[in-house]
Formats: sequence, C-alpha cells, structure tokens
Amino acid sequence: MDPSKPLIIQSDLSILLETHHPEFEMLQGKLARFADLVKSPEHLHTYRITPLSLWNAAAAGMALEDMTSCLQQHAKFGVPPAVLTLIRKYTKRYGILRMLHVGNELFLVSDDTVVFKEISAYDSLSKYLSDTRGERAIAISPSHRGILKQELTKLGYPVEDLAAYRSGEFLDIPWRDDDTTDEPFQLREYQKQAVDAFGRVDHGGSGVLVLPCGAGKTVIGIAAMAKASCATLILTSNVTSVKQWKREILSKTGLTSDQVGEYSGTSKDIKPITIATYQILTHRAKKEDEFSHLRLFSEREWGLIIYDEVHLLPAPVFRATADIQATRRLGLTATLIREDGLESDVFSLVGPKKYDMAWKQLETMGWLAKVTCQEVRVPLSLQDRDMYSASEARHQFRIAGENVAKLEVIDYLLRQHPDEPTLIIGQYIDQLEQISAHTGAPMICGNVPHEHREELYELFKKGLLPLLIVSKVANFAVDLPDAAIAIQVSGSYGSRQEEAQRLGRILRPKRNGDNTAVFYSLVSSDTKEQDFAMKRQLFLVEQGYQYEITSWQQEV
DNA sequence: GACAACGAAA
DNA sequence: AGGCCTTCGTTGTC
Repeated sequence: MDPSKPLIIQSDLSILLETHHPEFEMLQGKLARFADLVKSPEHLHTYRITPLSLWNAAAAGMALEDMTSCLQQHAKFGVPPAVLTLIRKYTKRYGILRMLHVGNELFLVSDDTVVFKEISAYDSLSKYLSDTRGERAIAISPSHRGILKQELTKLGYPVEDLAAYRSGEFLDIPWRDDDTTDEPFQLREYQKQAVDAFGRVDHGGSGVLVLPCGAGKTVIGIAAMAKASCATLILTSNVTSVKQWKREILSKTGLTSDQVGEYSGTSKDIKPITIATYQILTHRAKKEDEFSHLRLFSEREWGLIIYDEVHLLPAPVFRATADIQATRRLGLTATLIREDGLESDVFSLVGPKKYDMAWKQLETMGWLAKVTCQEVRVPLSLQDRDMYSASEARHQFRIAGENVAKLEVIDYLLRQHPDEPTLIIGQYIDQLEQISAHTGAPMICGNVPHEHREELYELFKKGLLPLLIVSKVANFAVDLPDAAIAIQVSGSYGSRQEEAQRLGRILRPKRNGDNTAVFYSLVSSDTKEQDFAMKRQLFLVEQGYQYEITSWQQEV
C-alpha cells in the first residue's frame, strides 16, 4: 500500500484517479486508451473498464502488460487480483476467435476448444454454427460473416476478422504532382502511421481510425484509397462534406471530375469514386417504405467503403454493412462514443479501433491550438428563477439555458477579448435572436440562405466582422470559419459530441504568437443545466481538457 | 429543364 | 424529453 499513489482500483472494474496528483496528466492519457471516463468531479475522476474498451485497446496494439502494469504501478491500495484476472480474461478474448478463409471457404476457428464449446451452446448462434469441421473450425456461410460477428461480440466473444476481402474494381489513384508549388504534398507523420495501421493485412483489413477534429481525416481517407487502388464508396454526414471530399480528392490526386461522383438528392452519379450522405441511404418517403437507396452498396464492385464520422452511422446502414463484410471498410471519427450506445456494432461491423491520437498530443506537436476551457456559472435572473421553480420539470432545462443573466456575462467576455474573432453558439433560436439584438452581431440559423451564410463567413474570415452568432448549424457547417474565442450559451442536454464539435471550432492553430484559444461554457448555476454540463464535458475531459469553473458575480 | 417552396422524416 | 437543422422528393411556376 502506498497512499502517495493516485489510483484506486475497485473490484467492479472502476478506477478512481486523483486529479491533483503530479502524475494526473500522464495517467489520464494512458487510461483514456483502455477505459472510459464516466464521471469527472473536481477532485476525483471515475473511469470504467469495459470489455469493449479493452478489445479496442487490444486491436489498436496496446499490450495487456501495458494496461496491467500501468494500474499496478500507480495503485494506492494495489490492484485486486480479481480485477487483474478479469482484465486478462477480457483482453485475451480478442483474438481467441478468428475468422479466416481456407481456400474459398470461410471459417470460424479457435485454438481454445472450451470457448468453442461455450459459444456452440447458445441457441441464438446454432443456426450459423452447424457445419463443424473437427474441434477447432466451423465453416461459415459468407452471408453470416457480419451477423455472426455482431452477435458474438454482444455475447462477449469478439471475433478477429482476418478473412479475405474482394479486391474490387481496380482504380489507379495517383497523388497529384503539384506544378504550382515546389512542395509536393506530404502526409504528416501521424497521418502516415494511421494509414499504415489501417493497411496492415496481418491485422485484418477493416477498422476505425480515431483522430481529433482538424487532424486531417479526409487526407488520411484519400491516402487509404490511394493505397488500396480500387473503386471506393465514401459515406459522410452531409452535402457540404460530400463537396469537401470531392474537392480534396480532385486537388490531391490525379483523378478527374468524371471519375468522382456525388450520390445525393440532386444527382445520382455512380462513378469509380462515389460520395454519398447517410441521409440518402436511409431516406424513405413513407415510414413503411423500404430503404431503396441501400442498393448503392452493391451497385458497383467497391473495393473500399469509407465511413466518415462513423459515430453518426445510422442503424439501417449497420444492417446493410452486416451484409457486405467481404468489402474492406474504413471508419473515421473523432470519438468512438455514440450517444445511442451502438459502439459494439461499430466494433463488430465496421471494425475495431486501429489507431488513435490524443487531442492533447496533437496540441503539443503544434497541429492544434492550445485551448483553455472555462465553465462560467451564472445565477438565474430574478424573473427566470421564479419561472424555473414554477415550471414543470420538462421545461426547466430550457429556462435555465435561456437565462437572461447570461447576456451580461457575454458583454463582459466580449470586453475581455476585444480583438479576437469570436463565435457565440447556442441551442435556442429565441435566445440567439435576443443576443443578436443585444450585441448587434448577425446570427446564422437554419433558415438563413447559404448564399448569405457564405457572405458572413467571408467577412468573418477577413476580420471585418468580429462576432458571429450561430445556432445548431455550427454542428454541421463544415465551412464555418475558425475562431479564437467560443462562447457556448446553451446546448442540447448531455451531448458529449456536441461539446467536442464546438470546441473543435477554435482548434485550428492560431497565426498570432502564442497559439491559444478559449472556450467558455455559460451554465445557469444550481439548475438541471449544470448537471447536463458535466455530462457534456466528459469526452473532452477524457482527452485532457480541464474546465476551470468560475462563478459569475453580478457587476456592481 | 431549372428552381423555389413545402411537407415529411429523422 | 424536446428543439433544431438538414435533406429528400414532389409540386408548382416560368
């Protein structure tokens, strides 16, 4: 026992980390690789180790000894033997079952005959596992490759999929020789590592790369495409992003515009490289209709499918993905967290985590700005306080979010940063209109035409407009210019992704000197909003951002 | 055939 | 639990 150590390991696989300990930051970085942060009050953070967090860590190349020794070296009261046993057991599970081809046949194999017996005992699996070939192999129908992995993962038996892929239609994708500059395009070191981690054939050909906003995920996707040299289907979250992929592909590779198609509401171009939105794949005119656009998956001999923002992948696309397991798949995301809990389907159907890069590490290397986070607690104004206590529970969150006392905090913060490009981001149109009227700055929400948006973006970029107020459009607008200050005035309940996305708006490296940016989150004190704010921050705290909490005192 | 306006879906 | 944004596909207009 050593009380000076910062970790307490509990037998339910939760870990407590003291935040004021000198080794806090180092351990935060390590734990994030194989455990999930579940609570982050000021003095003591709680992590939880789950089977899935261990499998993803193992798939990304983290050794069992790295995890256990990290715990053993820093545990105040030692590591309960039962915990070590469980970690070992779960981690080793990944790799016990493997899927592979022998000749043209697909097999589920294992050296562990006990595990084999265990899974055979499940009634729900028996229909996939009838064709046994001795004690260590079961022949699998190719059409069950996805559903079987999905089911086994849910039952606690992840499958390492080393089976072959179809090569798909060949397509030469050369990097463009750039005539206009002397500098040929170069992947950054970590981008190369990510592409290599994905491409390692001995580890299976599909998986997910986890990198922060602004790390260049598109470029990594293009590099993976170029390496695979095949017809590629790219799925992404919205039309702006479709256009962005197309632009990047045309500028970075030797492909011409007649080889790159957009599949969306307006055009249904299926080309060797085709870019589509998740929305069109899951579009139906009526609820009882079928998802007719899912046919896109088999309209061509795709050799690679890229799932951009894989944390947004909708359920019907999972189902379609289960059916195309012989096609290589690459998932790209800033976070494996889904607000709907379908993380295990990403793992089994798109693929395990192959590579991750911590946000703070990119910051240290200078690829991201140094962001300070501040939560400003604002007491409810008198009128809002009455309304808050008199309202039904389901209205209270909004009242707290729209607290008018936030206006004077905004004034104060704007005075603190007079010369820096600033975004105010919020959830409620009414509130944002009020702020717009109060500050005189323009607001962009859903019904502002794109043409007008672009004008405002342009002015903001040139520095002619110092302040821009944006609604939830900020969650989607790929082309929203970068700022140095972000003030979040309200948000959607406990969305960790939204918080990360908004912080992402100020991450791009700053040209002026110290490369710093500030993210403010305005929260009504002693309300529901305060509880949700903590939940929202979890992902960023896991990534090493510390929220400094200040209480707003009314100015006299 | 282009494009604005609208309702439905998620 | 609720609010907002986006996108699709259809209809109406020239």
